[in-house]
Amino acid sequence: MEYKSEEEFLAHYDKNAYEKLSMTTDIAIFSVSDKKSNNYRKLSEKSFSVLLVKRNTYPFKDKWCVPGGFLDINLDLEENARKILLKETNLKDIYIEQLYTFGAIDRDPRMRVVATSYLALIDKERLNQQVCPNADWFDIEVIEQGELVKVNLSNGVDNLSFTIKKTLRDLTTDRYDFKVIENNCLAFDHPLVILSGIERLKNKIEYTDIVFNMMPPLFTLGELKQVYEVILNKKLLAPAFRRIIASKVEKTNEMRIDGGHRPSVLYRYKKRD
Amino acid sequence: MEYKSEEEFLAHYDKNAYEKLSMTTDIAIFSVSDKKSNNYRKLSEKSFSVLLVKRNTYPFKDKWCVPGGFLDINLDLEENARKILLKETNLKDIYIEQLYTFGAIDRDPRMRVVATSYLALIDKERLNQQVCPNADWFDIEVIEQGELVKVNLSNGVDNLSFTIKKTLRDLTTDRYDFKVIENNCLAFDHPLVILSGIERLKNKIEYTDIVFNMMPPLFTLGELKQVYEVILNKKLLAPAFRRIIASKVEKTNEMRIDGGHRPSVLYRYKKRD
DNA sequence: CTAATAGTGTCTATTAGACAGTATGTT
DNA sequence: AACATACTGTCTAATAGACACTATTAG
Repeated sequence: MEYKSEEEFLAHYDKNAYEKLSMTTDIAIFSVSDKKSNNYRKLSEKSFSVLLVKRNTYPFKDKWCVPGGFLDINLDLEENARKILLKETNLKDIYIEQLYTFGAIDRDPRMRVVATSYLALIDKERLNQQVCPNADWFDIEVIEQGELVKVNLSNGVDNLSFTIKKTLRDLTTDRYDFKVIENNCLAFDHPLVILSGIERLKNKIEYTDIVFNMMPPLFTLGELKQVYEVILNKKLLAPAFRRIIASKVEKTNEMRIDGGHRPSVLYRYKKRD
Repeated sequence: MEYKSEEEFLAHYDKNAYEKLSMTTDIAIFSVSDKKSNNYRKLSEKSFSVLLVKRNTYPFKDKWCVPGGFLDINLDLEENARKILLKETNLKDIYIEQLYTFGAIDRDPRMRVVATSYLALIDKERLNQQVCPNADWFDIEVIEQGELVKVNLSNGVDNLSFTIKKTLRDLTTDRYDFKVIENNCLAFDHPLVILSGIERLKNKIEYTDIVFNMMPPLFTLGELKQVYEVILNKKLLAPAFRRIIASKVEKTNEMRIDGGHRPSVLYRYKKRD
């Protein structure tokens, strides 16, 4: 059939010419927490955590997953992700960026579902309300052994863990294929979403100011260094760290006194020019 | 209704509980071309080009677009992109990476369509067959004027151009919102796909070996420098360039003699250890 | 010889890593 | 005093930018 105009074509278009599918938006939300110290001199250690929700319906009933939900056909992808975030965390206006779209044909046992995942960051201290009752923060521990990456997640009660095999996709770039080798307790392909988020954050912390989305308004350079260390999963040297970070922060007049040692100056994020 | 098991739940699941939608995979394929020189001494200049297809059906009949097509519900996203690429370029086993998923609600006039875009790179000289008759390579010229980016595309006959306004999304990272200000001749939101591809390539050329996916097996350092210059859209200093590239390439015994000047050594890509 | 590109050497300024050393609080 | 963290200074090695200089070819 020949159409004379775009309008005529659209009026006759068969919207079911191709088989349709469902989409979801899933959000890996990260934050940092304090592990209380028992030594009055020692600083509380930082840990890096992800928000998980316990599923109370099939499929994957009683497993944990990152917050997510089906795409409302009248919402933009990111709007949909923000709506879900608001529902799960009572928080809006937080940092969010698109991470990756997962489209393996069997990633959902119900039917074909493509998931666009997002990375979100918050400063947990700014959370005025508690997260939903079926949601909880899990501390993250990443252990790399050659090609295998083991991730342990703990909220103090449940201990989840998964292992992913990373194989180099091509020799010209830094891309990897992820394959879930072992996974207890996490629904869908969410180990992939979480690890992708961790790696994105690890990369971006080196060349952007993304870390300040997880920091409270005032912080010490020691705290900031701890956050870098826990995300990069390695120790940094203090003088080098202070040099590198110097252009991104500015001193305030306030100090933090927190134990048997010299007080530290509180800094705030200095936006770039 | 309460289910006793995952199997029972799945057997009763209503696959149309949420309104479904269509997806496409769209591919921005880049390569480099030679612009023939008329001076026997001068080297041929390189240009950076993108493969476009002229649409012969509604919607956007007679407009150009990047190769793309609806997602086959039985194919993985990337497999679908590769299938389309094979159809449009007769080429397989080329470099491809996921770029971004565009999900604005009105991006397709027919209905709600979410598009996952891919970046692909080829060495045009290795193209054994011609691309499809309704496809053609367009040289890219990018002009940045403050917040505005103007892109001119030319295949020697058609001159397409679009302008995009880039506004910083947040102060902590390097992310921008893209808004199409002016667009003649390009279908859908493909100006966004093309500019996203250009920017991804521009970033990755600096810290990966991605450029070698566009190079022939043997090349001179002058040619390689030209490719960097045309993608980064700025001139580089030869000694610094040679120093930086030295670890990525290795000399061969062959030389290129191409005009009234000293012959140059041919190099090949040296894979990283 | 000339024009054009290929390729090397070197000076300088900046930056990253390592680590020594000083400062200041609580118990 | 002892300890823990805050903060500064400095040496060195590696790197990036700028540019002068030499090499080699066709016409």
